[in-house]
Order: sequence, then C-alpha cells, then structure tokens
Amino acid sequence: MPTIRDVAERAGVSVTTVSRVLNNRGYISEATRRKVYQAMEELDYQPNEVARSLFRKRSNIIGLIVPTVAHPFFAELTAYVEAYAYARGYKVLLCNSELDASKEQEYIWMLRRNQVDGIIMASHTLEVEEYKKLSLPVVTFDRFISNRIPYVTSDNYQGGKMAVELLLQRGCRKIAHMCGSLDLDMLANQRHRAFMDVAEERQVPYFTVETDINVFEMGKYEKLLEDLLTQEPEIDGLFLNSDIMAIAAMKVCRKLGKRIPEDMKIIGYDDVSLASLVSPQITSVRQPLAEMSELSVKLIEDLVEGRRVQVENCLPVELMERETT
Amino acid sequence: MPTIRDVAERAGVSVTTVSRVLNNRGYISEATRRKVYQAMEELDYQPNEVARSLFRKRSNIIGLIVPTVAHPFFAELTAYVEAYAYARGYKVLLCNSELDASKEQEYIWMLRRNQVDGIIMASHTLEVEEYKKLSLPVVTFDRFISNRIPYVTSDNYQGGKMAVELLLQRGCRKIAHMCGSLDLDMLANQRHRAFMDVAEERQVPYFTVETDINVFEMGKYEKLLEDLLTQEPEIDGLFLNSDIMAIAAMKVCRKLGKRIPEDMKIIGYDDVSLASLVSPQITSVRQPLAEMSELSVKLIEDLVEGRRVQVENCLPVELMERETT
DNA sequence: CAACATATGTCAACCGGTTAACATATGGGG
DNA sequence: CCCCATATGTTAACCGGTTGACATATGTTG
Repeated sequence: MPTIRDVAERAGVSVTTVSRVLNNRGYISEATRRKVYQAMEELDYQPNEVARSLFRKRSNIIGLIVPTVAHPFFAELTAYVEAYAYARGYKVLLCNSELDASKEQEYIWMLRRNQVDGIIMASHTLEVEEYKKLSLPVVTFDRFISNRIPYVTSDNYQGGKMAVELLLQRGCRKIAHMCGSLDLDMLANQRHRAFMDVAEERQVPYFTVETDINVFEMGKYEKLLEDLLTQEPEIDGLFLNSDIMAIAAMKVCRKLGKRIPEDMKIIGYDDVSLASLVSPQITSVRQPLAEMSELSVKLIEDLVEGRRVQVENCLPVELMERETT
Repeated sequence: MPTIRDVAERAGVSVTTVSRVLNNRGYISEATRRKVYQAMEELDYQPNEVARSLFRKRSNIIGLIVPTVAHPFFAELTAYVEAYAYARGYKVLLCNSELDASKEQEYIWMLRRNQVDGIIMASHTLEVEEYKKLSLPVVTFDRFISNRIPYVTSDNYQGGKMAVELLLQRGCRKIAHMCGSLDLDMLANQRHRAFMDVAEERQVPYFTVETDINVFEMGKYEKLLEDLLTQEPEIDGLFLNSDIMAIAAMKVCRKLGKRIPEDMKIIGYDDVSLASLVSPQITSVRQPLAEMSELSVKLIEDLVEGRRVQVENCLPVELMERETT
C-alpha cells in the first residue's frame, strides 16, 4: 500500500503539500493539485482512514445494535440507517445482540474500543443503568433511558388506539393483544396501554398474550395464539405487535378454520414490506421507519458535532388498512 | 478517554509493562498483572483499537457488501455472517450496494481506505475486471471472478434440476422459470441451465421470464408473471429464483383464480424463513446459508493469515417440499 | 517600494498504541 | 559463586496521516 510519502515523492512535492491537497486547506495552485492527483492515480493511492481516525479522534463509523437483522423489521431499519449514514459520510458497524445481554454488552465495549462516533441502540437487553454509563453519543430506538439520551420513537399510544378502534369499528366483540414482555419499560408497551384503555372504555372484553422476554420464534407465537384461541373461541379480533406475529396469527386461524376477516380480524404492526406481500394483505400500523432511521443518524451526527438535540423524537404512525380487517 | 499512559501511571508501572499485560507477552508477575488490571478497571480503560489497527495493519473488520439487507435472503445471510464473524473476533461493516454500480465501487474504495481485512462480496454490479483489480482479500458469494478469488456457492445446477424434476413428477405439463438477468455470468444461472436441460430432455414445453438487471421489486415480478400467465394460461408449474418471487407468483395466481397446488405448482428458491411462514407454505430449494456464511468468514480469515484456500467452495442444496407443489 | 496574498517547503509534535534493544535487579539451581 | 530464568524499566522508532510554526519565494497592488 502506498503512503502519503510515496505520493509526495512521485509528485515531487512535500508531504505537507499532499496533505493540503487531500484536505483542501491552505494555498494550493492548480498545477500542484493536478500533479498530486496524478501521482495518487498512478500509485492507486487511497489515504489510510485508520491513521486519519486516530489523529482526528473521529472514525465516521456508527455502531448499530439490533436484536437480529434477520427479522424483517430490523432488516428494514438497518437498510434505512445504512442509506442515510452513507449519504452523510458515515459507515455502519453492524451488531446483532441476538437478545443476549452479554453479547450486547460486549458489543458496546467493542464499539467503544473501536472509537465509533456513536451508537444507535435498537436492542435493549441491558438494564437502563448500563446505558446511562455510556460515555459516547447514543441514540435509542423506541426506548427511554434518561433525559440525557435522545430517543427516536413513533406514537405507540396512538398506534395502539387506532388498531383497537379499527377492530371495534369492524364489529369485534372480544379481542386480544399479543405483545412482548411488559416488564421492560419499552415504549412499545404504550400500545398495550392504549389497547386496554380503549377496550375498557368501550367495555369490550379483552385478553393479553405476553411473549417471553423478547422472543422472535414463530413456533412460540403460534403455540401461544393457538392456546388462546382454543380457550377463548369467541375472540374475533387480534391486535399483534408485529407483522410477523400477524402472520403467525393467520396461520393459526387457518388451522382452526377461522376465516379472515369474516370470523377473525387481524391487525399487525410495523407495516414491513412483508405485510403487503402475503395474502390476504395484512392491515397494519405503519411506523415511519425511513424518517425514524434518518433522524437517528442525524441525531448521532448532531451529538458528535456537539449540537443541542431534542431528547424525545416521536413521529406519527399511520394505519394501513388492508384485507385482514 | 484514558490512555495506556494513564493506566501505567495509576498502576505505578511503565507503559511497556501495561502493553505486556494487554498483549500477554514477556514476563509479568501475577502481582503486577493485578495492579494493571485494577488500574484499568478504575479508569474504565479500554485500549484504542484504532491505534492498534494502525500499528498491526489489521483492523479485524470484514466488509460485507450485499444488494440490500432489506431483502430476506441477504438479511439472513448478513445475520449469519455477523454471527460467525463475531465468534472469530471480527466486526462487520455493512454495505448495501442497492444494485448501484457506483455505490458499490465507492464502497469498495471506502472499505480499502478503512483497511478492512477482507471483503465478502454478495453484490455483483461491477464488471469482473473491477473485482480482479482488488488487492485485498475478497471472497465472493455465488459468483466466479477468476481463479485467484475464492467463491462460496451452492449447487445451483442440482437445485434447478431438483426443482424442475419435482414439478414434472407432480404432473406439470407446461412450465416456466423466472430468474434474474442471464447476461451476467452469475452462478445462479446454472439453475436455468438445469431447468432447460431437464425440460428439453423430457420434452416439456417451457418458458423463461428474465427480470431486468437484478430488480427486487415486487410489482415488477407480479406484472411479468401476470403477463406470462395470461398469455400462456396452460402453464401449470412455476419455478422461481427466490421465495420472494414465489410469493409474487402466489399472489398472481390468487388474482387469476388459480388454485395452489391444484391448478398451479410453485417452487421457490433459498428457503428463507418466510417460505415456511406464509400459507400455503412454499416448496423451496434450500441453500445452506449458515454453512455458506461460516465458510465465507473462514475463507477471509485464511486469506488474511496467508493460508492456502480452495477457490471453488460449493455446498449441497436440499429440496424442501411443502404445500405449493 | 512596502505590504500582502499566494504557493510551497522544513521540521517537529501528535494521535495511542506496539515492539525491539538493552539495562538492571532478584532469586534459585547447580 | 556463577548462570540463567524471571520481572520490570528506559528509550526510541514505528504505524500513516495531520497540523502548527516558521521560513522562503514570487507576484500583485496601492
């Protein structure tokens, strides 16, 4: 690999001059600039970003921690984050926590050792305290840590509300909500809050199915739902906390001979592309993932630049009614 | 951020000694080791990996270039690559080429500037020549570049053969294959080779639908398939090059009132988790993604370590028969 | 002609580690 | 008592850029 010294020698100028060209600072004549660029070309030179990062104390790398990129929601999130990061000159170091606290912790340490400029946390397996300790810029996704750590979220309460109201409007008399663990104080729990509020207000009997501490296992979802629907065969409306869960629900209904949407209305969450791919297309509450991702990257950048940022960043959701309601 | 000097001072030893502890080299007494570790703990010290990378000329970062991680196949691939990389002490820098040649090229340059140890290329928008020029370790996914660049693939010919044979065995009389552009010399094209070979051998009429240069657009798939099936209503068997395409096919069939599998047999490819999630569950040719990913990481590692590696790494595929055939 | 903008060079320090070379000290084994 | 393994320190160079301080030279302008 050629170094800046090789370039300087080849172009017949000093190292300082090459650095000046590279960084566009100080006075440089067109002629010299051309000579330098030509030398770089000839040597196929590319500046060593590791050396630059060391000096600048800036790596232009963002660490992204997700539970697993194999999950469609996080895959889409990751794709968006990557796109915006790229557009702003950042690179993305991808970390899948696999919902394993120790892996997540190790990843956090690793990211710090590697001097990433900031971390976008979309996996939350650790105690809130652990996140508070972090000394580098962090933006969380859908979780409040402290009012020193900005977070990006969408209007979960409104999303839950719209979902239940749609179910009721479509005539459901007995409904259920399936969600992740409610022990963790995730913002997504507001969906359940809304679900209960509306159900109670309208005096509609309701059930809650809490999955274990964040599992993404299809089999588990199906089992839980099948148990629920056999025990409570009168349930005619399901609100699921993800589209994947909604697909599980559709499968179970098919198995139990319940027609969708005639016998059972189903509404998912996130509106991943999958939701409109399957048949019937899933009614879902859409989170503005693109905007949320863009905002996360922007927040990291603002933090790095030392700009003041808003702690709460809540974007609106949208109900996408399709064929399952 | 504390430095190694701060640690040395606090522990009352020299920088060299701290470095010795950190890297486990030379003689170190237990007492000193403890003192050093304690100082690190107290200072919350973590070695700066950027500085280390600079000196070692090793970043322990692998660049992964995929068309887009939002596509389930690449999302799963990415998840596996990440897991194996993590297990072996590597980090993953994620790059989505979005099938844009210039973005892919820029990413390659970026990865080089950032001194990644190697690149796993699962996106192939550039000319073969461009890849040959790369001076750093590269492993490609499903594409042959030259016999200096190892590649990981699965038995595409066999996969195509099994797919068509299953269709015929299930009684199809007129079949079609939908695939990406056949102009690029992708190894996946062997599936089409096999498709034609078998169809001709058995004298079954067949059709080919080539999508444009690698699009991942659902709408496009549906349009192409709908056109085909309205023009050739007698087609009763479809072999699709991905499970996403298979889902598009199912949608079109539903629209045209063709029952699956009675009126139309469908077989996808990859066996992403989606394939067994939707209803009816998709019959698909399974690529051993986990093994392929593991192998890719291992190959990069071997190349980095200067070990000899095999150029062709072809793993077996498996037919997963489900409900669409 | 003085003053200043433009253009380039030299030199050295710095970013935060790593390492080789060499010095020094201690304690145990033969 | 000598030799050697063990343990630690000192010093300096190095990885590949960046930057500030300062020197120098040329050309332009009022």
